Amino acid sequence: MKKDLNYLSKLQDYYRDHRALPSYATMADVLGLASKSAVHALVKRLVDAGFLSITPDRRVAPDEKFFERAMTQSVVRAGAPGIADSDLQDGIAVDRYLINSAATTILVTVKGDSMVEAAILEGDVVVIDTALPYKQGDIVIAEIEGEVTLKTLIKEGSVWALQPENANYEVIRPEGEWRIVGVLVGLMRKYR
Amino acid sequence: MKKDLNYLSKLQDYYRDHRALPSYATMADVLGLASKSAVHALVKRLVDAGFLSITPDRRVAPDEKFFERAMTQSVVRAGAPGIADSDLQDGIAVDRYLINSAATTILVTVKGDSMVEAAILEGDVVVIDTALPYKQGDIVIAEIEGEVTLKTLIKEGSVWALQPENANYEVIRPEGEWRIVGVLVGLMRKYR
DNA sequence: CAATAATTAGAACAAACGTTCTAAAGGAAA
DNA sequence: TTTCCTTTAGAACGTTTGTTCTAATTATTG
Repeated sequence: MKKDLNYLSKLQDYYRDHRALPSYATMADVLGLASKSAVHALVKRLVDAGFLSITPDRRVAPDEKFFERAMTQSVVRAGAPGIADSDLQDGIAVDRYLINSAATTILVTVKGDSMVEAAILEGDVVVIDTALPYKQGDIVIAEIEGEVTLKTLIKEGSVWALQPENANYEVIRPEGEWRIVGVLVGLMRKYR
Repeated sequence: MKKDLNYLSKLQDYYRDHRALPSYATMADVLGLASKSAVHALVKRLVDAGFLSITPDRRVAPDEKFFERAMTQSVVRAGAPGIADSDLQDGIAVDRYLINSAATTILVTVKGDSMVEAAILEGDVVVIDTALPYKQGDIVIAEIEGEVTLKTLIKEGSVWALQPENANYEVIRPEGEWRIVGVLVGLMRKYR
């Protein structure tokens, strides 16, 4: 059963490469097993554990927990050879970590450096919830005369304004048509 | 060919429900076609168009354009009622965006503020690949005498050192046992 | 160590698979 | 309408599928 998680991650790699899970025969190949019956038993175990499911026409498909990743705590046992291995049971689904409601969530790529002091860089992908109520201090995506920007929402007296988090930029006080598209709820950045 | 996009969205619906694409026979069922040869031709068209692909063991899998709607670009049509609508029909796009190899990837929560100038904050979850070769300038997780830290890897002459990205901290020049756990490949942050 | 449980190997089988073919049906343009 | 081209139906095929069984192997436990 400890070995099953090893098999699982090979399946996850295959899935990452092909966006689909293979047949039992090529699973055996991929996993280094010599018989389909071993695969059959393994799949049953992984289905029971919630990692896989079977489609109506008996194909193997990923289930909820398939997309979870090991969330290692930043704590290590002294003298241990490696980072404390977490079980995958306590993993988190990356998708669910960042996204609450798929229907109202959009992803937007950040352009420019107007938010660097809030640790938001050019190229970052921000997760925006378009259905959440916003308040002073929230970072929001606003659409001003057809243009979209990411800024901190502030209130000057009784009027809303948009504040960049970069000393080189000025506060924006929209005069024409504008609206708030959504509120920043998450961020992701890729380094390679 | 206009009808093909109709078929495609039915396949997308099926995929959303089952996280896998069906066989030709049940595709015919789902799409309302009476013959597998019609499905065969359709799949070929969708493969040529970049929506689908075929796995090594001849299964139908989604290709790049299948998830096209998943990530919205930061472009808005002027006068449009909203940002180009995205379905985020499932989170796979997010997952794929950050993680290349499930087997060698771990997630670590950042503690402390030693990397703020690299736009990495306390509480951020960093995605670490433990199998990637590292080089000077990479941000890495290192384990020094049982403690784990995230720092930039630098070379002073011929010796490696670890540099915080915060002027208040000093460069770390490990003397005892230490090793590099993995290289930073991604980051995610949650605001709510 | 021995005893027990959990995995894996290997072979067999019917059902389902994807492919290919010819012919019919549908759509677009004149 | 007629012509041309694309899409679908239907049947046939060899191959591969997932399942099941028993026996061998490997882990686990006392």
